[in-house]
Amino acid sequence: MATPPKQPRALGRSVSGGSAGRTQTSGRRSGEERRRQIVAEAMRCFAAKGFRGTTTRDIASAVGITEAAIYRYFDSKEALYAAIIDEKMNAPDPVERVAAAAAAGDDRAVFEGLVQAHLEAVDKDPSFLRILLYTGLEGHELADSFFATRIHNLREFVAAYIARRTREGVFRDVEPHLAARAILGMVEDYVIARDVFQRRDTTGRSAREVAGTFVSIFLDGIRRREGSGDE
Amino acid sequence: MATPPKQPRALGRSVSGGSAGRTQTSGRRSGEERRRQIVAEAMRCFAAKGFRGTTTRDIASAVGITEAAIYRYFDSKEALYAAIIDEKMNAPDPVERVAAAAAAGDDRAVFEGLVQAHLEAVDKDPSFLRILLYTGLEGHELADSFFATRIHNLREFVAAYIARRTREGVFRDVEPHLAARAILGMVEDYVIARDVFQRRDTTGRSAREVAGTFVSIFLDGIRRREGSGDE
DNA sequence: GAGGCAAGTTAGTAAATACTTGCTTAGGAA
DNA sequence: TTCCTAAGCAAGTATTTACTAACTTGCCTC
Repeated sequence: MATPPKQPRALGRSVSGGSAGRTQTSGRRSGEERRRQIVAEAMRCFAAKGFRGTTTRDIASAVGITEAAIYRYFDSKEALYAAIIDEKMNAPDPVERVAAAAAAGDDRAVFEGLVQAHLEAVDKDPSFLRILLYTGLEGHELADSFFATRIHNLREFVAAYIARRTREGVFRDVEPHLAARAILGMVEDYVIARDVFQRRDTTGRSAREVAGTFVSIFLDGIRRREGSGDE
Repeated sequence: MATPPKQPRALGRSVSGGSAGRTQTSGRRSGEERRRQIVAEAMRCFAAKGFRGTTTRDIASAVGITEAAIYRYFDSKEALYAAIIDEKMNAPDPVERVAAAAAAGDDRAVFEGLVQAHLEAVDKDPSFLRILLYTGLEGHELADSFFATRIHNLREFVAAYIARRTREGVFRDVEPHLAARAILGMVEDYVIARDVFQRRDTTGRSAREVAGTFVSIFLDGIRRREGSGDE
């Protein structure tokens, strides 16, 4: 089939000048609004049951329309998935949040900032983690760019910071990538246990408690033994 | 229906020659042997594509038989999955491996033993981790017993050990369950990154290096600051 | 050999599933 | 009002999927 346009269908761009306030709660909606709604519901479905486990009917009925309507906005189920990954890419980068602390060499602020940023991100968007795991397991090609851009960058940032602090004589001589995995792994596994496997021992803890405990263990474990002052 | 057309089966292979040895590489097998073979192949398929993503046809052709033959051994796809989980339950318990070290209060031996046991288990059976994750994501009920019995026990064991060592004045006063998650999370996330997401920075490291680094960070991070002697 | 029977096959079925076709309707602009 | 068109729907199609029914064949024992 020769489908000319890639993502947008024959949408006539109803973004005409007058922004008629379309605040209906049911019935017809403007193209852009409906498109976003479909993406949002599909996100939830894919997070709950994975790409293979989610049917187009699931998504349609979650939105409250028919399957055929979905295909007015997306060429295929794959294309819809791609749109979701695309949207996930726009999440705020945790690295920026701790850039200042990193420049100042404030270890505790750097690592607590990163850990809390991750905990908050998962709290704010519970579907994120599940989609990430499903994507990795199902070997979705679309995911490669996602991993390369965001997650890999984060690990490289942490590894580089650790390497620098080791050079500065503050941290012990550890392999930076392994040490980066250590602290990131603590929090990653914690959220997986909490949000994917719903383990009891992870519920009811504040982000502050979790971040504080993990970072304390990590920093005490990686710092040289001498001043022991908090930098 | 009239007698269906039957082409002479070329299944005989060259096994027919000479000896009536029971060492066929294809063709009929005894029930138990075939059953185990089905479980083994199904394990690989489920690990690769999950329960939902694996078809009975996938499994049958991996074994080299037809779908119908599978149903001679298992009532349903569910039952086959249950048999796999059941088999996974028979893996050696890492807790036993470090029981002696735990009794002696040899912290390093306890944690390095646990970490190495986990790394080795995943090396030995790569499908284990993927099935575990799929099972959690897909919300398989059969998994509950698995988690409850094995993984939960491991975490409780570690938490109890940490609590005891804190009481003995060796470890700092940390929340035992969170601290247990810290060390177990490091290694769990590490193997997920390595075997599920196939990250480059995790390949080519020995179990000894990984265990040594993680345990050093953890133990230095959780021990009290004073004698600094080992034990 | 004869024959029982477990192991296996062929050829289905009904339900799902991704996606299509062609028609209907809402609702703004003229 | 009268059109036009995007938004939506009903009803399909072709394929896949878990599972079944009925038949066949090789192995083992007598």
